Amino acid sequence: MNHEIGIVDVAKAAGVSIATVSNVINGKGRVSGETRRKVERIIAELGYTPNLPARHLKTNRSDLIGVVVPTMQPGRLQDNPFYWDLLAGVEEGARDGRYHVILTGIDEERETLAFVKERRLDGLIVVGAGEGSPLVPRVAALGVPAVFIDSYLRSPELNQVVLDDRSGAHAATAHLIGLGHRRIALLTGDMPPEQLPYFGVLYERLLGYRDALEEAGLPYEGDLLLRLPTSLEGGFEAARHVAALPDVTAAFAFSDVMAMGLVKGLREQGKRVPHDYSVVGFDNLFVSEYTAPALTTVSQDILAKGRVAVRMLLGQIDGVGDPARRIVLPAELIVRETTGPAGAANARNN
Amino acid sequence: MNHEIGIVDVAKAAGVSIATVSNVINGKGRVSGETRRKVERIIAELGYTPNLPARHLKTNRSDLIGVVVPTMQPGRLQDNPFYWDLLAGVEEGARDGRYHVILTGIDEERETLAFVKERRLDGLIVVGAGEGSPLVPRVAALGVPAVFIDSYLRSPELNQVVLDDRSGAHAATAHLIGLGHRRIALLTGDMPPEQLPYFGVLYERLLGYRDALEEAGLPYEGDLLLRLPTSLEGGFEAARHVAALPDVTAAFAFSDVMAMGLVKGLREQGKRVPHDYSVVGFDNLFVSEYTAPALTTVSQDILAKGRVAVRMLLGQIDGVGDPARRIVLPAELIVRETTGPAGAANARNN
DNA sequence: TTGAAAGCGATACCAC
DNA sequence: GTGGTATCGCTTTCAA
Repeated sequence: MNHEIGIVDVAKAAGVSIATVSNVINGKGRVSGETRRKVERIIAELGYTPNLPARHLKTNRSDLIGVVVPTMQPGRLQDNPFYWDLLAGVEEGARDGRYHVILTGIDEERETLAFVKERRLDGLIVVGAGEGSPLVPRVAALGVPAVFIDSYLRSPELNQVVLDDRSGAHAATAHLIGLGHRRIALLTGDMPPEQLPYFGVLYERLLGYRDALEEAGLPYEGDLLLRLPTSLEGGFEAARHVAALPDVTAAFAFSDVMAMGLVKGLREQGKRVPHDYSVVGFDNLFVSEYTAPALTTVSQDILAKGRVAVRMLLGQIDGVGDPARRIVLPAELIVRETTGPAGAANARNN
Repeated sequence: MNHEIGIVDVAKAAGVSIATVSNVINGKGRVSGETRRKVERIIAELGYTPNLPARHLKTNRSDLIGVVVPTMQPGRLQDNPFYWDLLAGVEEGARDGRYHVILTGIDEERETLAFVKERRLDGLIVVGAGEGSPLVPRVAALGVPAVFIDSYLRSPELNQVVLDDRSGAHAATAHLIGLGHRRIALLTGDMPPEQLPYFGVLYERLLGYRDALEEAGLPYEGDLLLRLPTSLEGGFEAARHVAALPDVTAAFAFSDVMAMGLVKGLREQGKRVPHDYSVVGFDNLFVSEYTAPALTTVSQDILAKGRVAVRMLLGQIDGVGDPARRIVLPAELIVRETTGPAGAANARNN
């Protein structure tokens, strides 16, 4: 029956009151150097570790931040290799701030987020909830510090971390145009086009694409938008459609997984990349450099996204009112091997 | 100053004692159906949510399970796309059991795991700590339910979930031998060979490789082991060495990332896959099917690994003493396009 | 600079 | 079946 040693045991052993021990632990109040040292020694000797639930009951905090990722099939965390890096960035930053990270996949529609209040979470990082998501008002209603990643929410009150998707897409498109491509298919994912505005990330990329077209005096043609799932399979499937589109010599996919599927699909159709078709992706997944041919893509530093988001969140928790409510991270075009001049292929495709 | 509504408020509103409310909430004690309904109604009306830290203080639990992933550089979660699926499986299972998942990257050497006691974690899932890891005794010393994933620890006391690595490697090697390959290079990662036994996963795979060799009456040659980092770059780098090894016509990499790097490196050397060299990977990453050529590899269901691990852990937490201390998941060889007959190339390589 | 004591919001024992 | 109350381990006034 050797009970866990608590603050009282430390106090007893040190011959001081528990209040003093508490002060030492928290570095608060006035404690003489001598008392402090003695208490610290006893703590080390006894191997005392604080009981956090008790502390949290008293302080009404939890030293916990939640990372919320919407699930696809109810119950299944979204299937995106991308998120691991994000999480790694968050976790790293949280740990530096003596916080821990709690990960939850939630059903965007149904979830009430009750656990946030129940567990007294100190803050929330919400990944990929668009403007239309019911999650957004619910999170706001909680009154808990929160940061949204990749959300493009209109409310200026909300803290957000996003990528400069528009510039990234612009660069990608301009690159293709510069190579002589005139009709560029777009793989946006399987969002209905009219809902695109609610998924800011995709919409911004669409805008970037249009920007570049416009700059070059090229028309924006709605029928170049291919609506297929954001997955390897979706991209693969898209190849058929791309090949059927007259005069199209290039495609821009809003994710690397789609781009990779597309390249594979195109090859399966007897088309060569980049000879017959140029392909650009988005994300710069760790594998994108190692596909054959290596994928030209728009790079984003996902780890940094996670780091920035926690930093922002912790700032808000500690009441350091950060005026910058929305942080935009840079996107960079990385030209590799899936893009080339439109020349040769053009002649044949026409 | 509208304070959070607590159990007392519910009790007051329902005209019962807090003890009764507590009983209703926890489904314990004897409560009449009528009282129960009334209390439940009041709870719903008031929107009462329990204060978990308080409950946890009292119960000395936390409804939290920790997932521990050793980091490479101290502070950085290991860089493996693989882990997201694992985590997704764990999270899903935990949620079903009303638990939450807390994720921590730790420095294997230094970390004391103090947070486990401090937060009163109910259980721990430790990923990839080998037999030699200081983590293992530390976790055992905590006296907290724990499950080790991919660890191959000798102690029969410890709960483990592993893949049938040996069979998987055997199948891969036998496949190559069946195709006529006689000298098969091995990309094990950058572990010193003498330490391999301490990293069970790799060691088991090595054993599987030897099994297959032996069955075929082929010699095991130590100089076919290439020691390079488990990464795309490592695999790429390995290509030079593989190409320099006389009579080698195939390589087996202990991870898909290495295999992918290797294929790329080989091609860069002017070698064709599978014409000049056959390559087999391990893991069946989601991209492996979409590389060109598609990677022949040993497949494991990582999501299932996570699911199985939590199930095992929760069983242990709830005291349902599961007799199976070690669960072995099946591995399956998936033959795709990076492997082919040794014939033609053999002639030239000699 | 230190200590006594009042909670924080639950759970659970024991009496009724 | 129901209710009073001690208790969990800590933080935090307020006095000394």
